[in-house]
Amino acid sequence: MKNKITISDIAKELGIAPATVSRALSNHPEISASTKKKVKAVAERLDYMPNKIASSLRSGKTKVIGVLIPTAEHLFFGSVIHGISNLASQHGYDVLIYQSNESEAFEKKGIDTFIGARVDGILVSISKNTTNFSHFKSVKEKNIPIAFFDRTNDDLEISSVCIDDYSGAFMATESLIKSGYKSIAHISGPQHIKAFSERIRGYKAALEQYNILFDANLIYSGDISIEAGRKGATYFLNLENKPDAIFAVEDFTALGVLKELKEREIQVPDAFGVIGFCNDLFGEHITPSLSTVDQKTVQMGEEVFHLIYELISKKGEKTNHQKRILTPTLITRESSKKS
Amino acid sequence: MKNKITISDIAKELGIAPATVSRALSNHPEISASTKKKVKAVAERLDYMPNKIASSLRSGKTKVIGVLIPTAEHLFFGSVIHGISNLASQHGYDVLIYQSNESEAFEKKGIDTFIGARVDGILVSISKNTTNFSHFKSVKEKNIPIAFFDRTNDDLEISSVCIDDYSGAFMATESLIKSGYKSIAHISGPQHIKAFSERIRGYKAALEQYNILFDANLIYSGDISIEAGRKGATYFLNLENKPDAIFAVEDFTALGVLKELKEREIQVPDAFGVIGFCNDLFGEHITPSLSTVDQKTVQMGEEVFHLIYELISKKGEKTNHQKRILTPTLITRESSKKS
DNA sequence: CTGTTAGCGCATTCAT
DNA sequence: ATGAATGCGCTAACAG
Repeated sequence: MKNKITISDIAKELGIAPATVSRALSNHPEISASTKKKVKAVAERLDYMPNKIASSLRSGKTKVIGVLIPTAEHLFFGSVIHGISNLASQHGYDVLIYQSNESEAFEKKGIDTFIGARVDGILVSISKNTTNFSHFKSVKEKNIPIAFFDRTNDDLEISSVCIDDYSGAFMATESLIKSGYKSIAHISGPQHIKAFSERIRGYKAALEQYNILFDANLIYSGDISIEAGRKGATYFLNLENKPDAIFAVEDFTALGVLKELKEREIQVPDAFGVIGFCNDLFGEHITPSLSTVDQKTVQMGEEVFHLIYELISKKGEKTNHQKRILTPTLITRESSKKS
Repeated sequence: MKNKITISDIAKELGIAPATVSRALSNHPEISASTKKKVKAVAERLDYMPNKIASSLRSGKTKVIGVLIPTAEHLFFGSVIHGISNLASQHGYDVLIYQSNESEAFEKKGIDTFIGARVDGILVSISKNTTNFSHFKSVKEKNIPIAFFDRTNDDLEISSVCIDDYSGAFMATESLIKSGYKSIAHISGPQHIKAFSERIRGYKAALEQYNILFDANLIYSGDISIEAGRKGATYFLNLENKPDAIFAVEDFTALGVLKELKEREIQVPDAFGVIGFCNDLFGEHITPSLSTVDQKTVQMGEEVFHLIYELISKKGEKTNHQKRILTPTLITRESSKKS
């Protein structure tokens, strides 16, 4: 049978007012220790479960944050949610999940769901295919706290957490240079995604810092797929001036590179260096193991929860949006260790 | 500014009763088409967003299901959630996520959170360390629909979806036999987890079916870690009667086996066969690629949503609990393909 | 320190 | 076909 014990049941049982029970339960300072004790005892005995719905309706706060992700089927987002969710629990917040499946229409639906559920705050990693951002603007206009993580948009003036792709790419490229590779190529991703254009920037900056002339032939435009890696590697190896190392925009791309090199019996890392980006799980276990750049997923989740938590607390006050940028970590494994 | 439009705002605007607006909005059959049209037009114009909290409080239904997982930081659970969440959206349900982090105490907290939130149903994958199951019993007693997935418990008489570990293990072992390996060993996981004991059962059954004598020396008790795989392999290779193939309880265990074999320069698959269980992402990309058994994660999520959906619909009626068992799929890759 | 009163926004009886 | 009244369970303002 469903638990139907309410605050007034407890009140009747003790011959006091429901309001007193409410206050006792929430440790209101003006309630005597003795009544608190009595109330809590009865609550315990009757197995009272506070009705959060009623409380939310009355107080206007749900203690729920909505998290909108492209898909739960990527470990990346799972890790971020791990970070968000653990911190949320600690602070008494529940986490509502919605997947956009990379569709703008579903993304809008997700936002509507969150608004309908009257969540206290919204966390979003923008869908790849979103081109119209009005749904985010309207969240902002409704004065609902919102923050982006990983997939952000600078035009909207919404707070965000992401990693420093520029410096990650810089580190990756630099590590290749320092390992002794002489000519470093880059397989890039779709440039309308900021993370990827930043990685090209970082790549170029590292070359410049070490006085290596940038060569446009050493950039191959691909995407984050194994196939792009294979094609990129093939392209570079047919060049007159072949590079001897590749910084790939993403681990799967790097994986494609490794596969292609293996088929051509080019020795990694001695004859050719490879580094990826993402620190996907498999990189540690392939042969040769893949050097890469770690994206601090769990920390990103924690950071973005802190952000929304602040936004919720300071609601009403005018605050400028802020960008938090996490510094990625270089992970050097076999694929870039020239002996 | 926050959206404060309510049904009475719409009612005033049109000079009708709030109740009529409520009915019009929910397409009540006794409302004239013309009023419905007018009401919806005004709702649209004012950007009315129904308050789900108020609706829930009134109706006693939240259209939320709580999903309790050990951790979001494993792709396995992410995939299941993917399946659950997509179907939930389709059916108008929201998904609340809680992580137990494999702790019984957090698991209890999660259940309390869900009860407090008055979710319409609860989906759980039990924590590894849970030994006392009273919190699940009390959910059942409160008549809140609940179902387990993957990590289930048969004693509680709660509906569940999991895969057929027995037949998965059978298939894995059988494929090794059919590939021509003569002596097949098994690295097992903690036996108090049913999935793992079932896998031993499937292993033994396959041996029996092919008239291979079971040898207790060919079972190594480990866990699902790379280290267990290495230790298991080491143990087997020191045996007088060495096996020539290993069925590992999990992909990471199998990975450990592969690493150990590689160090000892034992050729896989020609001199030694290996198969895992789980179909983790990395298996496809290591060398040699890992044969394994796929667990149908997304389908599991969909299936368990269907289960809870039924349970919610038939609430009140007495129904027996049911177990749905998904058939896993054998994935044959290089590590078990003897030429 | 505690009780009284009121109402959050909606859905549902019972009228008409 | 629509309106009026009621209350889901809780919290907050105001009394006292």
